[in-house]
Amino acid sequence: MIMLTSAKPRDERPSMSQTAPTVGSSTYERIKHDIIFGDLAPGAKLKLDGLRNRYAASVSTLRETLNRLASEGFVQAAEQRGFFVRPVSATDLKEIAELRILLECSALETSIECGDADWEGNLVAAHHKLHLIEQKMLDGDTSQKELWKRYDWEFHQALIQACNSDNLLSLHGTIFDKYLRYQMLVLTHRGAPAIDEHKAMFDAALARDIATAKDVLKGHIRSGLDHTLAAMNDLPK
Amino acid sequence: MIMLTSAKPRDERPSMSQTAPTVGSSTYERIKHDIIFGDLAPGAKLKLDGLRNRYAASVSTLRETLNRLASEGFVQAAEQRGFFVRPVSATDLKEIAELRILLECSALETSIECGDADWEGNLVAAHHKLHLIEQKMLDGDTSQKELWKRYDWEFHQALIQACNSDNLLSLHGTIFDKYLRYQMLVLTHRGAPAIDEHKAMFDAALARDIATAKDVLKGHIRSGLDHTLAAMNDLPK
DNA sequence: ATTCGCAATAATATATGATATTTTTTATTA
DNA sequence: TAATAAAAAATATCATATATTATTGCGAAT
Repeated sequence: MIMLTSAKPRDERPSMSQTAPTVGSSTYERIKHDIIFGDLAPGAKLKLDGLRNRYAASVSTLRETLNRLASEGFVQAAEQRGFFVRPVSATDLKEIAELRILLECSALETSIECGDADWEGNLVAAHHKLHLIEQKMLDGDTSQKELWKRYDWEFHQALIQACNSDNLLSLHGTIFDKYLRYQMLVLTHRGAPAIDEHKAMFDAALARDIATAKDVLKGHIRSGLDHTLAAMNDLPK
Repeated sequence: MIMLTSAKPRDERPSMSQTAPTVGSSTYERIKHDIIFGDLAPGAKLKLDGLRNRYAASVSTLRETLNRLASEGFVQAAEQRGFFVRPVSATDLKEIAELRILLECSALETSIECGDADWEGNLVAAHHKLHLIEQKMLDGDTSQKELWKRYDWEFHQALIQACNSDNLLSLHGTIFDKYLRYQMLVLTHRGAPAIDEHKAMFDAALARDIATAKDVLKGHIRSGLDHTLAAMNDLPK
């Protein structure tokens, strides 16, 4: 499984091992992934017994996981009535998009102000990888949607990495994942315009042009929002 | 126990009954309260067995609670090594304060734009109650710190209530609670200036003067931050 | 002597299956 | 059809078993 948003390790020490050490953290990653990528449909009832089979974990362990996801807002918990995948709605998507603008623009500003050589290096690398895969998508190779979205995430992450606020980065990560779920729901690529916007943001950031970078980012998210909203209307059901 | 920040019910239906129905939600409220009000010291190890006695709940239930609180950032979870009360630091406080400014100012703007008669009514009531208790505090009656902070919360909450974004309100609620923990840690009242700022915000909001309201709010939080930072330096340890 | 490494042991966290409550569904009756 | 009662399903909680981490004590090497 390719987990998209680099799962922030629960403790500080960055483990070398790839495998999730505990059943709990493993099921957490898997369920979160399945919600974001639509394998668990919005609004679906999350019956503990069903999950027990699907994820091979005990009820208690699953409840820990679902409580975590409920706190983050990927799951809806109803006292005495169980857990549900967080439903989707146009209103919710709009709120998420506006929040992403608020958080990401703020982080971008500080990050451009404070970014050092390391930051620039990471940014160059991230944009390069994103650009490569975006070209493939343009050519019609749609086989690697998850990898594409991973590079998209890594690029936006690289932009704001130097913002000097772990609290802000953490909040932004969660919001980004929620926004991502909507994008995965409609499964369409915006194509050339989005590519150009990424390039424009990249250039503005390296040129330390905060105003331009923020403007482009804002437009980038708003256009993505409109695109996703339109696609949502065409959705089955 | 007076729980400060009106605990958002896990499901939609607003229950009439005051008592928390499940062991889980009750321990959640209690542990969160104890962290915010410093009864559980920053950095303290949260041993499952110890908590079992203190809160009269089973290990599984406690782990659910701690996982929730870890997601919200009040508890630090270290894989295979247990749970700790989230430590405090000047850096963290500064980040929290800046985030509160970002979120609350944004919500305030929309709220002032969209607020209707209901919103005004709630606001007037909230400010009145806050003002009453602030006067008592000025006179030296320091016996009702929790109630004071509750009214402070309710006032700020009333200001942004009409922002039309549940996602934003939810994020703000968590950040506010984190900010509150630092205030409770130093346990000092800023006095007259804070009272005046509350009044100024109140007036600006009713006059629909967005720019002024945001400016005052920003200053209000920044002054509170400085005040708390200064007091933190004088802390024992 | 002191430090270092390495067992053995104790303490703690993780995970599970079993039980008690509550909600939902089905069946029955007015 | 509506209301109610019994049965089934699902959740919430617990006590216990397993796995991991932390501690202690001992002996060898510096």
